[in-house]
Amino acid sequence: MPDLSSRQVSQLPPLQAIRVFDAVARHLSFTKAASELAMTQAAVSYQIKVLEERVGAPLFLRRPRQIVLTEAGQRLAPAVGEAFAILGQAYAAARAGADGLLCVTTVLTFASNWLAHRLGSFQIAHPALAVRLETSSRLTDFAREDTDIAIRSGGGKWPGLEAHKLLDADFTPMLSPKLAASIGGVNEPADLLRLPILDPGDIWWTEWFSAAGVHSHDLAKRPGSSMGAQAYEANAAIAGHGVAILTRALFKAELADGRLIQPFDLVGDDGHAYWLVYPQARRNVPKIRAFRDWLLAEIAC
Amino acid sequence: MPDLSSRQVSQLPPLQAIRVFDAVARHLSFTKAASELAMTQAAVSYQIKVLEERVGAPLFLRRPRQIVLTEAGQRLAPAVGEAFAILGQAYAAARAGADGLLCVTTVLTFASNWLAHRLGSFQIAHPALAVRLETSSRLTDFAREDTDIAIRSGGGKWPGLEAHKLLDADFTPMLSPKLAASIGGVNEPADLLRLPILDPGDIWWTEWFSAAGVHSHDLAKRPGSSMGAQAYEANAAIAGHGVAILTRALFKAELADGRLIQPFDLVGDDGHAYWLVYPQARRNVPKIRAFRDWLLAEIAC
DNA sequence: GGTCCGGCATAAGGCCTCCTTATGGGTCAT
DNA sequence: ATGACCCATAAGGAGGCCTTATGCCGGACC
Repeated sequence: MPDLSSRQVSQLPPLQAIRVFDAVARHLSFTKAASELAMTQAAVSYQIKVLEERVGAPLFLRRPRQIVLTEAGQRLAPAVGEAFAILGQAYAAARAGADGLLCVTTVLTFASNWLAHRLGSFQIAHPALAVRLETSSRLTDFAREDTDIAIRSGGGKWPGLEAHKLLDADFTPMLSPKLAASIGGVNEPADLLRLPILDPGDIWWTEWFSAAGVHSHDLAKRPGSSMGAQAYEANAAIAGHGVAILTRALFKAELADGRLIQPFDLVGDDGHAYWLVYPQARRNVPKIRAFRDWLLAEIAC
Repeated sequence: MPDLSSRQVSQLPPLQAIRVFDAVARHLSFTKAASELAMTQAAVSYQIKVLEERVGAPLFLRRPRQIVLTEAGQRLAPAVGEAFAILGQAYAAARAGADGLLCVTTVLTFASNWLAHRLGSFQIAHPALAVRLETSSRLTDFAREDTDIAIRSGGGKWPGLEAHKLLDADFTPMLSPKLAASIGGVNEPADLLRLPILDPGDIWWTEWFSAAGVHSHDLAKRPGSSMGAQAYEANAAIAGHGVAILTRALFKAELADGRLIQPFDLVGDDGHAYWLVYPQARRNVPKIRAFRDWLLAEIAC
């Protein structure tokens, strides 16, 4: 078993010299190698000299019309060629592979209520790109997780990250028509308090009731569970289990087909929004660019 | 069939960065890799950053206690490891191979009359060194021929070459005792002219006869062939075909056992000698050093 | 046989890569 | 809560490496 922990790398000669040697060995010409490597013949001559000194033996015989490999050169050339072939292939594969898989980490609600429906059109537009969608409630740290793009809610300012606003995280109560009918319709904000409030501890409720001019001191005392994601609360609301406070943009479909109703025009907005974010340094990576452009265009529709 | 004449080498990232990546991937630690590569942790960090920018994707995830490879890194690491393994092996082999084979080009006479007898003791002293002995009458050009060391005769001054004098190329007539007896013994230089002269055109004859005070104008007119090497002429002389003018040091054995006799003490010397030569730049190459030291020691005996 | 041409070697000089030192931030363990 | 470990970053400097310019050598072509 080879000792992987301490390869004798330090004994390798300058790698640039080896790269030059590879080109010269293939062309059997300093001048042609120089042109392939886009440098001068003098530089090639210099590098070969350096390598020959490190190897301790001439690698080429300088004949009038052309050069030929010495025995030492013949031993070295094939292996060097193979090593560079592997290297080039691996590098290309790494680039291509990195280009071919896009990892998106997103908050659950956005994924299920917005992205899921539309992702198909992105796949069609970019058939070479595979998308791995991951949901996480934590703020993704690009230095610690293998993620290209994240969608998160917040204020839009994160150091080192580029952020594009997708939609405002406004909020307004929603419920099923059936539940509303059960108390003869919801006509004014205070009516809501007669119904079960889903996640009553949510700060959004406090803000909305306060904006509506309704006292809601007792909200905090109510039993209830924070499900931590609008998607869950929305499902509960659709099932008629209570009133949820939700972002309109994410439930357009449910509002349109009547599974949910929005009883009041009053909409709260604490300045938060959903953002598309990625490391500033990677703003020009093709796959990131492609996803960003597509998503912003879709949002604009 | 791959296009060997123009590999896309230019697209490879800086090779130094790849070498660093290899070390980091094996250790999964910037600090440990730095210590293996004998550089600072900051330098490793820098090189990885460079490589990540070139690949277009992070290669490592920076976790609190350790780092781990990203998907892109996992794709790249094994191939890079393999490439460096090949490279290191080939380089070592080239060095070892170059160290293990010593190519000596020598004038024929020295090889057959001096070196051949003694080479065995060199092999015994250096069992790891294979010797390839080549004979050539031309002056070997180290830039054009795959030769480590040459033995040649001359004045001892060649630009760029280190030269050690082995023995003086003196010259004196020699012949078989039988041939001498055939004319009743060779008592004075002029007696030689009554015998066939091997290679009468040789300048050495002219010089020796002139030093001996004997006219030899007719020598040039004599038929005879220049065999071009003392070894051949010596064989002819031993066979009794004529008188040869030879270098004493090369025929000690023949003189000792009576196959040849040296009728006169008079020895010519035109300042030429046999020299051991090799490129100055390679004077410290182990195998060259070994051969030089051995040969000079043998000569001194 | 003289001159041109192709190809490699060498010298001098400058840029730019890459490494070092120094410092900071973040996490885990004591 | 503090120390230890590890990686990131900034600033600065040395040297590797490339370029331009020139020389040398051998072959080819009149």
